[in-house]
Parts: sequence; structure tokens; C-alpha cells
Amino acid sequence: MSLQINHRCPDTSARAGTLSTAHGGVPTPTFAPVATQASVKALTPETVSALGAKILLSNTYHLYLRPGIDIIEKLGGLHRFMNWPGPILTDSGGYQVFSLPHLREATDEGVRFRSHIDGSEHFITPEAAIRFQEALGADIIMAFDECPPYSENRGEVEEAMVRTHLWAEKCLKGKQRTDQAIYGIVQGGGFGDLRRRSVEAITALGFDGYAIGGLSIGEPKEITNAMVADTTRLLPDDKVRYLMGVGSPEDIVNGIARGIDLFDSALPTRIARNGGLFTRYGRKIIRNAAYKDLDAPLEEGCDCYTCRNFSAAYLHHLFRCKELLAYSLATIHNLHFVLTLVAETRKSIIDGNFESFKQAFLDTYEPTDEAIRLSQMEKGRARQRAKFADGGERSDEDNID
RNA sequence: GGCGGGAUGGGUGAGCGGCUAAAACCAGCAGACUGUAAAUCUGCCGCCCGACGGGCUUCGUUGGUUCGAAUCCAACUCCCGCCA
Repeated sequence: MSLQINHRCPDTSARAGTLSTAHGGVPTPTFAPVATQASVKALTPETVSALGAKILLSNTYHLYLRPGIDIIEKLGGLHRFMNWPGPILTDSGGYQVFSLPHLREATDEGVRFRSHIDGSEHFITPEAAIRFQEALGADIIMAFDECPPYSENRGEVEEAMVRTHLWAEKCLKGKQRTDQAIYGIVQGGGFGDLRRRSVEAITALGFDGYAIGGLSIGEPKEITNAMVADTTRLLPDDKVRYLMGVGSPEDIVNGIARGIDLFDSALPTRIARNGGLFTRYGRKIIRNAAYKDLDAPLEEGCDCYTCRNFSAAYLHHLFRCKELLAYSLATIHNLHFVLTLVAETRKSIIDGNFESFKQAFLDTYEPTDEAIRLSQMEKGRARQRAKFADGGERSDEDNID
């Protein structure tokens, strides 16, 4: 249940090692595909494993509502239920406090919320979140935290952070199983001093690993980077550092450079299902007309199952028709891309050339074209303005920024 | 042969005197998605321009009524029912 670090990059904070868990070792740095409802959408566990995934992330909130923690417990725990014999990490449900905001009401005792499925009312305490995760039986469980939306309002962010610290203590007190690792979560939004305070408070409690939460939720990239760098520096060197919810290829590589060992994100699998595919030159949208008759793999030289066997034109066609195979093939490609990227990055750390590997990757990988994105947003905004210009009636959706 | 109903932008299809360059959906063109309420969502989608605005041409065809017509009237052309 511990992290062993075997290699360090001399120029950056990147490191490579092995994380041992009750269900096997995980070479780090690593990326955990997201299996929110005990399934990596569109893939069998065999495929996920063949793609090189070593550890999966599942979600307590979703499994609590459906099928119910007791059902999974009765069926032998999460590993058996979803037929994933390797390591599993469960999120506590704290993120849903943020992503389902209209349902929530947080107090020091816990969160009162309405089910997004049937509207029924529930109250989850930090102690309950731990109890549920012990019943699910993941190898790594997460403290119950409050992840506030990105905000310049220091008071709000601080309040959520203080509550997260209080909850963290309750989580540790409530924990009974000794064969599971529990990770604490640092909050503090985009405020460096709050982040530092949070690191102090959380590390003082003594967790098995430390997560950085509340980032990549819409804040400017500079803030994300600054927060990751500052926080990571202060976290204990001998424990796993987990950057929650990240993410994109460039964010992962940058995170590794700052000393992150573990990532998870729904991004690769979700954008895959929406036709967004990673290539080493950046993201491609396979639905676009340009791929209509392209008789070549989506990415030349990619050795994933999808690229080895199908043309971009075929993928394009499957997406146009909403054929179910589209979602599997696209997910395979994106997970292959991210998992391979992380594996190669790890190798570069071991081989001692991480810095140049990182530079080479970032030089060719083009994140989404900012100009196109901004012009789209500008159009939408102009329309919005025109709509409410002389009416005087303002809509709640008016504040898109 | 007689009696009804209908023809709307790429498609389906609302509108039935001004608020209508014309709903909605589909198709099409782009974009977003980071601890997954997501196989979802957003923008554009007649033509032109100096584009948070302005101009032009549209609702089968032609001709009327009206300050004003996709909307009312007439004729014509096609379509679809029903009766002989």
C-alpha cells in the first residue's frame, strides 16, 4: 500500500516508480480511465486492460444511487461486480457536490441533495462516504471533499476548503478497513495561500496519498499550472500525488513534469464518444467533412486496434450514422493514446530524457485552435446581446463568460 | 366527368393580413467537453455588405384587393383523396 520511487528526472520534478495495492502494482506515473458507473463506457474490461490501463476510477455517488452500495456488496464487491481484477480507486462523490449544484446543500455535517435520477432526497456525511467506499472495496478510497466551482470569491472558496479539512478528519476517524489506502484532497481554488494552508492541514492529518482537487474546472490555464506547481512542491515526496480530473494530453505531460504520479479524467473517453480524437498533432473531430473519404487511418503510425484496422472515412461514417461501434473504436483510440503517452513519458523518465521527450511532445501537439474557439464564442455572445438589447428582460443564461 | 383538400427555405412541416427572412425537427457546416446527470451540448444554416448593424430577393405561376399579403380574391399548372 505504498509508493516506491525508482527514478527521478534531474531537471524537473518528474518521477517514476511503483504503487503497490491490494490488487497489484501500478507503474507510475499512471492514468486511471474513468468507470463512473462501474464501466468504462463502450469497452469491456478485457479491452481496457489490453490498452494498458492498470487502475480504474469509479464513483461512490453514482453507485450509491444505482444499483445501491448494498447490492454491490452482496455481489462480492466492486472488483467482482465489474469484473476488473486490478486496482480500483473510488471517488467519494465530492465532485458531484460541484457538478450537480442545483441539488446540493452542504453543511459541516454533510451534503443534502436530491437524486438526479428520481429526485429523492439523500444526506451523505463524510463518515457515510467512507462506509460506502469500504463496502465497495476499492484499493484506494478518497476523502469526502467539497469542490467549489471556480470563483474569484475568496470567501466561498475558503469556506469550502475549511469544510473539506473538517470532513477529511471525519473521514479518517470513520475509516475501519486497513487494507484500503485513503487519500486526502487539497482544495483552495485559485488562491495560492489557501492552497498552501490546505496542504498543511491535509498533510497534518496523515493520509496514504494526496490529491489536488478543484482544478481544471474552467479556471484559466495559468492558474491551473501555478496551483499544481505550488501544491505539488509542498506535498510529501514519499506519497502519491494525484491530480484529480486531468485530463488532456498536454495537461498530463505538464503535470508529470511537476511531480504528479496519478491522473484520472473522463475527458479521453467522453470526447471520444463525441467524435473528438487525439493525435500527436492535436485533437481531430472525426465528424468533419474533411474525413468523409479519407482512405487512411485517423493517425498515421498509430498502432491501436482502431487505426490498424479502419480508415478515418469509416470512423467518420460510423459517427454520422451513430453506429454503436463508433463509440468503442473512438474510445479505444483515445485511451490508447493517453495510456501510451503516459507509458512513454514514464520510460523517458527512466531513460533520463524526460525533458526532451516532453519538449518534443509539446512542440508537435497542438491544443485546440484558440482563434476558432474565440470566434465561435464571440458569435454566440453577439447574438445573445442582440436578443436582450432593447427588451430589458434579462435571462439567467445571459452571463456567459 | 363531378366534389373536396393541398402546393412554404436541401427534406419533413408550422404559420393563415403587419410583431415573418418565416416555428420546430432532420440533414448540412463548425465548435465545446478535464475526480462523466454527456452516444451530450452550443453556434451557423436565402443572397450581399463597412456585419451587437444594414440592404436585397423569397412561401407553385400570373394577375388583383389592401397603407401593408406566405396569409384574402381570380385564373392557370401540378399533386392527393372521395363519388361516378
